[in-house]
Amino acid sequence: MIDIKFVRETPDILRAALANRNSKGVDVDILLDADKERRTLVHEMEQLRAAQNQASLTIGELKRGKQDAAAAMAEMKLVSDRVKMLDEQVRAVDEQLSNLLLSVPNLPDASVPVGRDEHANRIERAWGTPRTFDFEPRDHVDIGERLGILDFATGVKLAKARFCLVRGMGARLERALYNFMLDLHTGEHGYTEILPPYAVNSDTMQGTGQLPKFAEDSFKLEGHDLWLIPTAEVPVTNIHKGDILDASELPKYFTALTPCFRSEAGSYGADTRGMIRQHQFNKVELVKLCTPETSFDELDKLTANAETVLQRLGLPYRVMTLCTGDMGFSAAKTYDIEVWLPGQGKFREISSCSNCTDFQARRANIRFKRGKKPEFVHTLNGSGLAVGRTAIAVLENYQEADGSVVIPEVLRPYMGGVEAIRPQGKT
RNA sequence: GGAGAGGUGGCCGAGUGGUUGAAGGCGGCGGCCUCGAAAGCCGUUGUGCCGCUUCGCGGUACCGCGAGUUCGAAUCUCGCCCUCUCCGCCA
Repeated sequence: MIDIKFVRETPDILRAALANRNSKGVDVDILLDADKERRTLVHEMEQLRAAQNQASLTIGELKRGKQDAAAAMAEMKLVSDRVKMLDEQVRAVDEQLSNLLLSVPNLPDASVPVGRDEHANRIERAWGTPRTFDFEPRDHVDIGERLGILDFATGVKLAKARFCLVRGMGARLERALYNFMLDLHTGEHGYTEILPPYAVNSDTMQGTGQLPKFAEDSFKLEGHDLWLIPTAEVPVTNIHKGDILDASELPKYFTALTPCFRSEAGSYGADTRGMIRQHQFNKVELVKLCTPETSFDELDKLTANAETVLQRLGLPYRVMTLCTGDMGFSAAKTYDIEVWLPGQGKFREISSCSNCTDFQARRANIRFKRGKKPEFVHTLNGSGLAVGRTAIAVLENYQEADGSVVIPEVLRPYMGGVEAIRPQGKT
């Protein structure tokens, strides 16, 4: 949520930022009008309340002195009615204002390239050299089905399209990957491991920005005020919802492995083949709460933490800075990490690391105190990494001509020493 | 899911319609005392919003959440949520 005072004082900056984000749906003038009306109503109401409180004392004294208070009470009845009316109006305008504010995206940081869509994203750096194959590399669907570890048909039978079943060494590979990631982030990068609820209430969803605007992207549990989490960012960032932390507690680093559930509404026809875009996938998430002046440094460090996973796995990647038009709703700045997938001949997103500045902190009311006044923390999140996509990257980058897949060195201790996944019947 | 009890400030705990933002205690902070510390004593101690002559002042709201009764609600009524105990069920 953006600060209403910011809207009030610098509406033109907001207008420009919204135009860059392709957010033409937000009408700043309506926001300003609602704010003005609210303040007028609140002012009148509070003056009447003050009179009411004053009169109440007098009436109390009269009654204690056994004197007649009927006249004062009759007079106050009128004031009371007027207050009730104003209160209703304030409530209505409050609701309108908060709905408007909740639908305004975060403001892009000045360092973010301006642009309409992904074509304006900026390549920040690249790591590793894509391997040259002396055979035509297959994509993960071919590799996985030949090895008998990816079973898309059974996923559809049990649930529906965009669900899949992973078997045997494939399941073991995912388990190895996320254990490796969690060990790295907790052991070397200083994150505290969290095992959060996989379903959260609407208030929590609103805190990180999934609600009210993007309800159709998530799965709601029928008959309950509960949503399957689309990312661990939601429960983990909200751990301190409503809290005032002591400045000495910051920064806080959390990591969590969870399944992520996404309805993928609006992505019909995109990435229908394979495991790239599923309704359910595992992800190791990194979340930070920190002071405002450190958040961009923390973003760089968080992104580096995610990159380390790919480096240790020997997977080539590049880092992109998303442009204003391509960023998510809550982010002020986002780096996407894209891993090289030889089966597709493309870089594909495997991590998205964002500084949400005070945007989520305002919604979730997460503050810290170092002076007299509490201040909003800055929140950050990033994938470290999407586990399913990492498995895809391993399959495609480490495939051999005979259809087997070599296990990267760092994963072997997590795979019981297995050095390669080989087709059935071969050793 | 059923029955009962309960939800008050950082914590404990008073308070059943009228100077109660809320007694008392603990903790925290500041001071006195002390060579220093403890003890003791004194003072202080939340958050949001609105306004102003904005290192502060004034107003208003907040006693689980939401509605209602009343001139006036922490206190009364209704709905919801949560916690605890017992029963049922269950990994």
